[in-house]
This record gives sequence, structure tokens and C-alpha cells, in this order.
Amino acid sequence: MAVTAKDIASELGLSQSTVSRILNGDTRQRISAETRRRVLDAAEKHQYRPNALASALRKGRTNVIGLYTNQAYDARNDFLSNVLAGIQHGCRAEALDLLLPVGTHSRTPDEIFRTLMDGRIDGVLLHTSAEDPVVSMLTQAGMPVIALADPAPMAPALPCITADDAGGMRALTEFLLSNGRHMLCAGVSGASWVFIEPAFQLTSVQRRRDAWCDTLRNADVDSGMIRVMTIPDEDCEQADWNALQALIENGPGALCCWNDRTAYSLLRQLTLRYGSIPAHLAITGFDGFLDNKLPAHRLTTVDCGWADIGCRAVSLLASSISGEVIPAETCLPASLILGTTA
Amino acid sequence: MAVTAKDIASELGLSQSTVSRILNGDTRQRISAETRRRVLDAAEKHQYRPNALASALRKGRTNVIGLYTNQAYDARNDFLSNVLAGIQHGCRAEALDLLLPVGTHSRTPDEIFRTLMDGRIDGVLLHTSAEDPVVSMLTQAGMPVIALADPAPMAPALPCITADDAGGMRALTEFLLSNGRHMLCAGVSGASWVFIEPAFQLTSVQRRRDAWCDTLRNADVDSGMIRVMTIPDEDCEQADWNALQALIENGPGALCCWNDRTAYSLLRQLTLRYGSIPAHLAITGFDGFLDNKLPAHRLTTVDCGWADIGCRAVSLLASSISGEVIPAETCLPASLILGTTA
DNA sequence: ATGAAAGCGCTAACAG
DNA sequence: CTGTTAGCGCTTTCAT
Repeated sequence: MAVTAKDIASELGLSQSTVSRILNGDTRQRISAETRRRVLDAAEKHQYRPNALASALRKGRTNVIGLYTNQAYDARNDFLSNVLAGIQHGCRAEALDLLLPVGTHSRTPDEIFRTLMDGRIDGVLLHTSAEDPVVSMLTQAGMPVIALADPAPMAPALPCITADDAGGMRALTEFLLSNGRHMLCAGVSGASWVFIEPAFQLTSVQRRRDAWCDTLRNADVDSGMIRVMTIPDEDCEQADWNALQALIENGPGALCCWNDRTAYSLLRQLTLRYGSIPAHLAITGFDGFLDNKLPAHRLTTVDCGWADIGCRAVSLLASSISGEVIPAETCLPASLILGTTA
Repeated sequence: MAVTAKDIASELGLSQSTVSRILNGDTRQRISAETRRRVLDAAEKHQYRPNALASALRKGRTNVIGLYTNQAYDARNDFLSNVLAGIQHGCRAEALDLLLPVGTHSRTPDEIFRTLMDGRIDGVLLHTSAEDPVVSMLTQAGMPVIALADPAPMAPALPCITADDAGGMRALTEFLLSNGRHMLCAGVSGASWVFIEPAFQLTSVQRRRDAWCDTLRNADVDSGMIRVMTIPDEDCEQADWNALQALIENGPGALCCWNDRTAYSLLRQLTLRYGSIPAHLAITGFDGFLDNKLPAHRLTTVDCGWADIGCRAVSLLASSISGEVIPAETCLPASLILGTTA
């Protein structure tokens, strides 16, 4: 059985509250150097460690935050892996621990809400869709919350941390217009500009698409050559390949995928269908998830710094927990990664 | 402020314990259907959720387990990513949540031990070196523990879960001998057999190396052609390339890397030095971490099912927590993955 | 400078 | 069938 403050107190003939006071380094009251030493020694000797549960119950503060995502955790999920690594980093800086309440997908919103609100955590990092009822339940209950990556349009009050979708996409598109494969340079007409996005709508998707369209229009690209193509999910296997094929075989073009996962699936499909990536195509992604094993190609993409975002999210949440007012949106810069696909 | 059982009790004119009893579904005592209904309704109405801290404090059971690793969590760490995914899965099955105590690297063993023993967790999954003092501190303190992947030679009592290192390596080596690139077939003499392992010694490394050596000797491979090469870390950049080059340019050979990470680094180095992977070489790894983006090669390796191991580890830990005796070692099968590198 | 006491919210033994 | 009581281990007034 673990040794308690009470044990130490009775061994030393002191009251438990005195022991607690000393061990907490309470500076407001004066304590005799003598007693302090005795208590500290005894604590050391018995390997005393305060019970975090009791302390948290009393203080109403656990120093644990939770991560709630509606995605199944999966080693293949680069986004989650990267963000999680950053969160861990941030937790260390803030002296917080991280609780991963599991099975949060595949349970009812109500159950999830209960799990999240059972007193074990001080705040929650959210990565879920805007329609997720859990979000509003949490905010209504007053749980400190930071949304990761996507501002929730339905809950404008929800603070969030994002990558600079617009800035990153602008940089990427300007690169394509000025320095990309020569067939695409601003002067060249006849090049097709295709933006590939998923059927589900996220704020980040919209922001990227809009920045892309705007940048092209500002560069006087013929709007007849600009096209947004929707795929059901994130995988280009499901794309409308009749349309895509027509575009591809018609001449030079840029296939701008809304994120890296879609870009990789596009590269895969092109390789399968054409034997290799047609040289007159520029393919780009967005996220900065580079292959760390055997890169057959280095994707041209935008580094969102997802790990930094995870880390920063924790520090924001910590501020929120301690009652500070935090900005509605914190947007971190995104930077271009020049690969070989554009 | 959250609504408590006491609130509900006073609203209904009942005692708090009655409320608690009903909400816990205590079946030992009979409760009037009438009261039950009233309590349940009130709980529902007020969105009552029991405080997990108070409950845990009282019961001495938190239903949370911890993961302690001496590695820094990193999105690039395939092992951790895979195991973590499996752990999450296992936690769901056991109705446990997972606490990631952070900064466990970069703190003193004593601090880590304190963090792990502060009452928040019922058991710990370990992934660390055998010499880590935290391990013996935990076992001595009676904390239920399962070691992941590597049996700790110093603490034979420590239950662990492993992949079948020997079986997997045997299957892999036999494949090389019988079906691999034809220059290596059993009949062909003059082929070099190199096992590449790290300077640090783990049980899994030894088991793999021994199974490899044994299988070759049993196949009557000239022991003069068998060689174990040590690299400082896991990266082949640091290998003795003079020796390696001599072997490679001397004729056909198999370069058997102790794990996938080393194998990928070897493939990278070979590509850098020779322009491509020399056709007369067979390269193999061990782990089953395949590239999910743009595989330039598909590594021939052994699937250890790390996610399954993570999942199973949780179920073992759950048994251990509830007092059951669990086997010293649980070894899960490993299976061959036939790629293009051997 | 230290002690006594109240209580965080819950469970579980014991009464009745 | 339900209420009373006694804690779990800690923090935090309020006394002394």
C-alpha cells in the first residue's frame, strides 16, 4: 500500500496538514526549518508520492487534458501522428499529461460527452467535424476546448488553431505560375488548372480552394481553364477518370490536390494508368507529410507544421484552463516544400 | 458546476447513497421500480455524470492504464505508432482509457516513477531498455506491468509480450535459401550472408540473429560466408562501408537487417552509392512497416503485427490488474511479407 | 508555527 | 427497500 501524508504525519508526531503544507512548498506560512527537514527526509525515505486523484478531487484540477477525435487512431494517419507528437511536446512544456479516451468513435455523443466530463480532464483538444454534437455539448458545459485544424463554422465562439491555408496555397500557386514546370508559366495559355477536393466540406478545404482560385484569377488565367473536381473521399481512385483523362491528355496542366493524402493517391493512380507520372503535369499536395522511407517522388507540397500546431494547441488550452481569454483563431504560418512533382 | 449525486438525492428527498446505488446498477439489493425511475429520470434530466476521480479514489481503481516508453514520441517512429494504434484498440475492448504521461524521457527515474505511481493508473505498459531503473522500481512497488516487444533479461519475472522473432527469422531465411533471388539458392556457393545489427543489445536482436545463423548452418551454408556486422545505431550510414563494399562487389549476397528501419536506411545508402539496388543483392528487414505512400520498392520483411501486440498487451495488463496470474512471455506469430527486395 | 476540522464526490458496510 | 456512517487522501480555511 502506498504511503500517505497521514502516515508520515503520525510517524513524526505532526498533523497531516502540516506535512501537506510542507510538501506543497506553501510559502505563505512560516514553517520551522527543523520540521521542514524532518518531513522532507521522511518523505524521501518512504518514497512518498502524493495521490494525484485526491489532490485533483480537492483542487478541482487534474493537470490532464484529453484529445478527442472522431477518427479512429491508426498508424497510417499522418495527421494524427504528427499532431500527437506535437501535443506530447506541448504537454511537457505545460506540465500536463495527456489522456486518450478511447473508443470515442463508435460511441454515442452522449457517452463520449460523459467520458469527457467525468472530472478526469481539465480541457479538451478537439479534432472532429463541425456537426459533431459533442462539440456544442462541451462548450455549453463550459469545458475549455481548442479545435485543431478546422474552425467550426457553426460555433464561431470555439477557439481554434489552424495552419495558414490561404497563405500556403497562395505561395504554392504562385510557385506553379512562375517557377513550376515551364508549360505552366504564366505566359503559357492552354494549361488546365484542376483543384481536387473531397465531397465533405471543411473550412480548410474551402480556404485552400478559394486561395487557389483567387491567385489564378489575379494572374489572369483564363477562367475556362480553371476547374474544381470533387472526389467522394480522399482517394483519387474514386475520381471521375473520364474527365481527368480528357484533361490530362489534352495538354499541360496542374493537378492541385487539397491535401497530401489525396496527392499521393493521385500519383499512385497516374503511375498505374500511365506507367509513370506524365511529365507535362504538375502535382501538388498540402500538409507536408513526406515519405520517410523510400521516396519514389518528392511531393511538392505545403508544410503546415502540424506538430507545431499540436504543441501550440496545448499551450492555448492551458491558458484557457487557467481562465485567460484566448483568441478565436490562432493561425500558424505554412511554408512551401519544393519537391519534384511540380 | 457539475451536478453531483448529492444534488439529485436532495432534489428527490432521497439519500445520496440510494442514488449512487441505483446509478451503479447495484443488483445485490432490491430497489423499488418507482424510486429507480425517479432517480434515473432526474439523472438524465440533469445530465448527471459520476465524478470518475471520486469514484476512483474510493475504489482504488481508475480504469486508466499508462504507457511508459523511454523513446521520444515521434510521428516517424513506426513502432510506436503501430503499437499505440493497437493499444487504443485493446483499451476499447477492456473499457480502459490510456494516459500518456509525457516527458518520461528527459526526466529522472525517480520523477518518472513518482508520476507513474501517483494513483492515476492501474497498470503500465512498458517499452524501455532492460537496464532502465524505472522497471524494477515499478515491479517492486507492485504495479501491474507488461513489457512490450523485448523480454527484460534482468527481470525474468517481468511478464512480456513479444513477436515470434525466431520463427519469423527462420521463415525469412528459409525463403532466401529456397525461393529468393536465384543466386542465393541453397545450391549456390560463394554467396555472402550478412546480418546487420545495432551495437545496443536487445533480446529481440539476439533472437533474430541466432535464428538466422542457425537456419543457415542447418542448410549447410559455409560458415566462412556468414558474417554479423554491427552498426552503431540503426542507420546504415554509419556502417563499415569498406567491408560492406568488398562483400557487395565480390558477388551475390543477402543483407539481412535486424529491423525495417535499418533495412530502409540500407536501401537508401545503396541507392545513393550505386544508383540503384544492385540486382545480385537480397535485402530484408523485420517488422512489417510498409510504405503507404510511394513505394519505390516493396521491402521483403517479416510482419510482426505490432498493432496486435499492442492490443493484446492491454488485455494481458487488464488481467494482471484484476489479480490474475499471467504467463511470463506471450509470443505472437510473425509472418513473411514477400516484397521485391529479395 | 502548527493543529483541528471541513469537505471534494463517491462507495460500501452496516443498520434498520 | 432505504438511510446512516465512515472513509479514500488531499487541500484549505480558521483557530491557537
